[in-house]
Amino acid sequence: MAVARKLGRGEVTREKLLDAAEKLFALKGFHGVTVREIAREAESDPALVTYYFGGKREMFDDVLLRRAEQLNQIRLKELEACEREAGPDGPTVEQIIAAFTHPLLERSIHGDPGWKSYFALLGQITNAPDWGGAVMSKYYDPIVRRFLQSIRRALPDCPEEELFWSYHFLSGALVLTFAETGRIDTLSDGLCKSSDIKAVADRLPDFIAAGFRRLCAKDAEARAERQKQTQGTP
Amino acid sequence: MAVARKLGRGEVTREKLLDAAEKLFALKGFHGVTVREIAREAESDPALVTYYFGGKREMFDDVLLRRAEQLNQIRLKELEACEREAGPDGPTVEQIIAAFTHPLLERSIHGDPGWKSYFALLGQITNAPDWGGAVMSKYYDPIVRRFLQSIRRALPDCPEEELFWSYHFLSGALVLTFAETGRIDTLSDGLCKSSDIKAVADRLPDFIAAGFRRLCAKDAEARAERQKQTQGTP
DNA sequence: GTCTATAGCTTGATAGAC
DNA sequence: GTCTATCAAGCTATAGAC
Repeated sequence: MAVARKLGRGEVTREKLLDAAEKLFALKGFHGVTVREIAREAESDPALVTYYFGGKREMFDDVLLRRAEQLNQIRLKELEACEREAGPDGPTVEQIIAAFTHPLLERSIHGDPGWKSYFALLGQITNAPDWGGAVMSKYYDPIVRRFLQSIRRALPDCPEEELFWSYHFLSGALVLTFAETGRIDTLSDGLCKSSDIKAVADRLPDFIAAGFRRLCAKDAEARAERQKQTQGTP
Repeated sequence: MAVARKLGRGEVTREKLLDAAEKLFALKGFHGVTVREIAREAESDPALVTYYFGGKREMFDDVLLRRAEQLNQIRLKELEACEREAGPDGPTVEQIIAAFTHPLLERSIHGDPGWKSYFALLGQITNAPDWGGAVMSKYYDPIVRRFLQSIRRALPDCPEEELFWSYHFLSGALVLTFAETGRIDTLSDGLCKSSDIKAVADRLPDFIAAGFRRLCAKDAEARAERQKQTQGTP
C-alpha cells in the first residue's frame, strides 16, 4: 500500500493533474484530450503541465508509470502467496489466473476511482495498433512472464505456443472488461452490466482456465495421432 | 461478394478517401488523424472530405458502415450454413464459434488489406469507453443475438448470464487479435507473432468453447448444491 | 509554485475559381 | 468534381509577472 506521507504543496498539484489526466485519457484517449481540459478538470493551469512534466506526451507516460510499479509489486506478491498457500501439487490454473487478475479486479471494485480510470486506459492502449504493444511490454512483460512461469508448473506438458496464445486471449478478455462500455447491458437487455466487475471476477478465472486446459489437451491429442496434416476451417 | 460494377469518377475518389481514412483511423484512432493526412494518403484533397461526407465525423461513420452490412450478411449466411450442415443434434459450440468468427479471421488473412484495417478499427472502438458500446451495438448486436441463439441450442441448460459473459470474453479475445500490436512477439521472444491470424483461427474456437462449457457446467453444479452462499476470492 | 498573456502552429471547414 | 486560398478556432508550449 502507498505510504500516506505528507505531500508538499507542489506535489499535491502534480497529483491532481495526474488524476485529471488519468481520468480523461482513459475516457477519450491521448489525442482526444487537450491539456486545457486536463487543467480545468484538475482546477489548475495548463502551464503547470509543462512545469511538472515537460509536455503532454511526457505527462501521459507519467500517468502510466505512476501505478505500474505499485501494481507489479502487488501482483508479484499475490502470485507468490498463491504458490505458497497451495498444496504440494502447487496451485491450480484457476488459482493462478485468479491471483494474476485479482489485484486489478479488486481495485476496480473497491479501490479509489483512479484505479478504474487507469485500467480503462490500459484497455485502450492494449488495443492500440501503433504503440500498444511497446507500451504494455515495457511496463508489464515481467509480471506476465512470472505468471506464465506459474502456469507452466500447473500444466507441465503444455507447449509454449499454447501458453502464449492462451495468455493473449486472457489479456483481451480482461482489458475489454475494464472498458465498461455498456455494450453487454444493451446486448443482454439489462440482465448483465458492464459495470459489474464482480460478475467478471466470478467467471473469468474458470472461463480462461478452461481455455488453457483445452489448448494443451488439444495439442497432446495432435501429438498422439500424427496422421492427417491439415485440419479444417479456421 | 460486392458487385464489381463500374464506379463513376466521383465514387472512385470517395472510395479512395474511405480507404485512406480506414487505414489511418485503424492505426491512430479518430482523434489521432487529421483530414489533411487522410487526403494526402488518398492522393486527394482535404476539401473533398467535406464535399463527400460533410465532415470528419460523418466520414468516420461512413467508414464503419461501409463494411458492416456486407459483413453481417456473410456472417448470417455462415451461421445458417453451419446449422444446416450439422447432424441432427445441431452444430457444436466449437463449430458455431468458428462460423461466427471465420468471416473476420478469413478476411484478415486473405482479404484485401482494407479488411485488416477495418477489424483493427473495430478493435479500438470496442475498447473505447466513451462511444464503444453504442457504436458496436448499433452495427453488430443483431448478428451477436443470432450467434447466441445458435449457442443456446448447443447448450440448452446454460443460464442466460453465462452466455452473455462468455460472449463478452469471446469479444475481447477476438478484437485484441485484430489489433496486431506485436505484444505477443516480444513476450514470446518471437515464438508467436501477432500477425499470425491463422494461429488464432486454429485456437480461438476451442479455447472459447471450453470457456462457454465451463461456465455452464459451473452454474449447473452451483444449482445442484445450494449450501454455501459465498465462494472465495474473485 | 502559480498564473496571465501570447507566440507560433495546426486544426476542420468553406468560399469560390476552374 | 476538383483544388487553391484562406478563415476562425483551438492547439501546445513558453516567457515572464507575481
